[in-house]
Amino acid sequence: MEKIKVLIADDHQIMLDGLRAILNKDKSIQVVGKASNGLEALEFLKKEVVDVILLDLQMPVMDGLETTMHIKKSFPEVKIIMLTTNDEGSIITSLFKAGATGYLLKNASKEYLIKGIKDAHEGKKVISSHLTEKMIESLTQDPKKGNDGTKPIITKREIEVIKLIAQEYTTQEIADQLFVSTNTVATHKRNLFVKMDVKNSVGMVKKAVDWGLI
Amino acid sequence: MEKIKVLIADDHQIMLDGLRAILNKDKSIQVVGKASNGLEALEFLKKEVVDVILLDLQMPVMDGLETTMHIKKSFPEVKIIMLTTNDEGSIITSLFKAGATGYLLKNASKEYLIKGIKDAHEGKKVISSHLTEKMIESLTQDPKKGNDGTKPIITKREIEVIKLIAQEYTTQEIADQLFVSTNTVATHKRNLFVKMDVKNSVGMVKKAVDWGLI
DNA sequence: GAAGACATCACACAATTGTGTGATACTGAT
DNA sequence: ATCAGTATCACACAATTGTGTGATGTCTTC
Repeated sequence: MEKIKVLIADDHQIMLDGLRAILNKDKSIQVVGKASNGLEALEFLKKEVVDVILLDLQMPVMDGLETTMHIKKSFPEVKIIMLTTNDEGSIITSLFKAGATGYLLKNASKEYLIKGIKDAHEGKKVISSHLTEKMIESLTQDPKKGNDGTKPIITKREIEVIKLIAQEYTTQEIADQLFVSTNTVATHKRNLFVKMDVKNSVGMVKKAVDWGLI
Repeated sequence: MEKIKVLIADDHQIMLDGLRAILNKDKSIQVVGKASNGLEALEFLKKEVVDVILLDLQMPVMDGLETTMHIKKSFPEVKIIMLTTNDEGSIITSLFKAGATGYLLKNASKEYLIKGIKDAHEGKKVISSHLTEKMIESLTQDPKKGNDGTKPIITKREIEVIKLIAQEYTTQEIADQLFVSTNTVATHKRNLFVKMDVKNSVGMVKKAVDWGLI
């Protein structure tokens, strides 16, 4: 029988080593490569055939969501399982829309993970049981609230603003650094509050961290 | 030769499985148990002999710092290696003061981890090379700034306040929920800003998350 | 029983944030 | 060529946050 070729992408070396050690024990799975961010994963796909990719949601350089979109564009046949510590319900829908096949929490068991890889390889959708509930919750939310459970598109400029806010800069200081007026920064913040469905900067920064934006 | 008895404590099942798989490959190391939080780790120590404990810093129920203090009190001979994704320099000093033997980032390699366990068992201090720099930095900081690199003591009441701020409540709303005046809440915030060496609520919440406080 | 940490509150004021409303200009996609 | 999205800015005003200063009662701990 042909083994399932798996690529692992995670920015933590120990996680990479650990996952490889777990998966290599299963006869039907073969770990063919490792990557420490989304960009490396894409590079690897250009050179070698992969069936399933395990992708960490929180990664520097290119995060899980962005990587998923790129992979699905260039390699639509590859199955993607997102691995995360984050149980933010609101991002799940975005991931599946982007083309992810599965979404597993890192506190899943190794058996569940292996089963997930096999299921994904057969084309089945995979999701942590803890998350099913959250997902349904986010789908059945009041649509008037503007939160349809989808992670909104945050522009590059907006990310710049969020990062500076997270570094405790005031609106004035941010305006100076970006060479724009305070009104502009205030407008960016205002737009972000609506997009991200938060009430203030604290909530915004917290959610941005949860989403792996900064 | 007697094997080094290792206990692993991490709230992520996959991390536990992965670490066990990595460590079991080394002939001189034996994983004798697993725990998914600090409390479980302590319970385990009461029943079995352990040489080295790998402790995740971020855990629910009882975090790494608190667990370290408890372990050192009851089982001073056990070596503790802290594992973390967090490279906040300011917490390292606290950990060593509490009695930790090592502090490794999760993006260390498996070789480094195994060497770390062996070194710790021999009584050597272990630290990620990435962190040495940060630690020295935090030690040589201007003491006038009130930041001596030690994580300050945050009281229960203050934690309550931080949690509510992180949930986007205003000072008024927090005061109502805690049945105190807004002045009191303002004072708590003011004290926290100084203790945690931050400029505003955004910085405070971010650092609280980094420190595993909330 | 004095010292120190904790939690509570007051009052005033400056600084900053957040909101409402409207406008201009550029860009890329249909 | 039009439209949607992005980025920019203005002005005004309300709300909230942050700061300076000082005070009181309680509870450990030494």
